Amino acid sequence: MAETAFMDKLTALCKRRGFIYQSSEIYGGIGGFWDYGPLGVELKRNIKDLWWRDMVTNPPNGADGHEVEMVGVDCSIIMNPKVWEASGHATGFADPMVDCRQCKARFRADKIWQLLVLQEEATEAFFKAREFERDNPGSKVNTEAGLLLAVGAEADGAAEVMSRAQSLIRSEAKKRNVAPLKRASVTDVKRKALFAVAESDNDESTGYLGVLARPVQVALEIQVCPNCQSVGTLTEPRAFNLMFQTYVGAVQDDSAKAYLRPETAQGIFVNFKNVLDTTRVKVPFGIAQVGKSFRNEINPRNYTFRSREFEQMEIEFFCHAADSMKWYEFWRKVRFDWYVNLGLKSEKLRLRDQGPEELAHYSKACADIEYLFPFSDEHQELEGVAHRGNYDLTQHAKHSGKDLTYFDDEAWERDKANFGGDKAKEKTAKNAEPYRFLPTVIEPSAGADRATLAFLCEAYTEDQAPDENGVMQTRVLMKFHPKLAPIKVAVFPLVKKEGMPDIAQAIYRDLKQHMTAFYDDKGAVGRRYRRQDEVGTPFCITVDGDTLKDGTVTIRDRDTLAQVRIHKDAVRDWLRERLGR
RNA sequence: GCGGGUGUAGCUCAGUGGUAGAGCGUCACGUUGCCAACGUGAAUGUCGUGGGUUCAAGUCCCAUCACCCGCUCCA
Repeated sequence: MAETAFMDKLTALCKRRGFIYQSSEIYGGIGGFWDYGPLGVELKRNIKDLWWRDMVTNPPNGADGHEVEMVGVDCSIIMNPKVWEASGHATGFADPMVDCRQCKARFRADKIWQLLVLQEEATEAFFKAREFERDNPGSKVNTEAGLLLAVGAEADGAAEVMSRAQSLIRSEAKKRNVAPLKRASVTDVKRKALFAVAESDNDESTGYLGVLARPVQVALEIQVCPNCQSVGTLTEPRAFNLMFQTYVGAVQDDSAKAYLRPETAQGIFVNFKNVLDTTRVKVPFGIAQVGKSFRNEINPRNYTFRSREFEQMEIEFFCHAADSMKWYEFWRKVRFDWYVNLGLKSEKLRLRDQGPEELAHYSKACADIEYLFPFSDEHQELEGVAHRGNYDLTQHAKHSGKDLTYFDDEAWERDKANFGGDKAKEKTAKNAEPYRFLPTVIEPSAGADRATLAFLCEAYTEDQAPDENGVMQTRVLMKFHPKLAPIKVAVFPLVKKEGMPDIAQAIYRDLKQHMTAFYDDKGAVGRRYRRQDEVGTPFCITVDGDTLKDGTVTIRDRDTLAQVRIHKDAVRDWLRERLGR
């Protein structure tokens, strides 16, 4: 793919200029973890800071035309493990899962075995094997011979099931135009399957995963979806939890097990009541959080795009169900525009509404903000804006036993006269909609590292610029939006004499109090410009002979190479105007 | 997770079983008069890691780790 060369050049630049390093590099690295270098940390922090400023400190006016009320939290990464039971992360994905590509059904891999066409027979054989063990004390049915012996008695019934499975597989394979199964006969498969079941039951040394792995493997070899009966459409099982496990306290037993959070959102939900009780916010309002999350990705890849440790920028926006679609539309647009305004070109950036089949059962709508990265032919998710209903608060209310409902004082004060002073009626009405309710949540959840990578990809540019002889040369530059640029301004003396360095340094010392600034007096000025181009510094200020006479300096634009000349005392305001601060 | 590929200086890469290399970059000094390739000089490597074969391994073999590509996957 031609774009591989692009990523190679970008990753080389990121390393060379200190944007991104591989984690633990001198020890050979570690898969799925990355470090930000001196320039990378500035870039990423600019992204996070701007997000916070634009979404929390000073968000745009809301769907109702009023100012949007936003507050922040910063929650611990390790939480009570019950949080993950409530959220579904611990239970839903602790088991190996298998998906059908055809009908999108998902099965627990250990259950799929029971659902398959050979179900009855296998179960039967399994119990036969158990009986055999019981009737023959001291023996273990953990050999193929022993199992076949156990199955032997049921040979007649087995033949029927087998031929049914065989013909089903053949016809499905033909219908879907997929390659027929490679094995000689289903008998073989069946034998292996039965063996695997017995073995997994007897062998505890392989543990939970080992026990499941074999029957699952066999089930996959048979390749019939229990739901839609398609052949060859099942994925391999994802046979482990994506949660990072750890232990709290020095004793590492099961009671001390805990997890590094796989998302920052749950910290917000868990603190929903705290924020309500302590900050005078009123629905609708949002809680924001920026922080690290951890997922044991099966296959981290594509540079920093899918890392095992990553940073999220999440908002949970709480509103009344009746207004929720308005707010959903609001955030969907606000978040998309945010990327555009910071320089992601709209032809590579896409706002994609998820189809009904993609939505979680509790979700009314979800839109992904996706970017066409150079390493992929398809758009990849930067951020998801999800309408989550009141699922999360419901779950936490249920699991914690705490009341997480919201009471709308204003609406009640407005309406309570309608109940004519009937205390019983009032009491009933107060504790129901629309006065007391579990807020609906709109969740814009962005990946800080993914955004950083997208801005890096977008910024990388090669163009032609003249050298000192007027010959065009390839120039590499990072066209960061000035607000994102790691270094805002570089200050140079044109040459290192006649007092130019002193003036330049004075300018530099003034500027660095207000923005990231860089001073350089080494080598030809053209070379210094190019060095700044490569790290995306939008403006370079040069002190020259005229400065000595009239106090003016040149400001050179990274993208156009154009220069303007202004008085050195006006430089700071000139820059701040263009940096939006 | 499977298959294929790569791993040598900060970056890009040469390197036939026999002394560790180039270009760019970096640093120092000189030069400098607005867009990288002027001069002189300098630093830089357990050749990804660990074993093995060999008199001798960057080179051959095995294992392992990381990255890239394809499939797979991505709440």
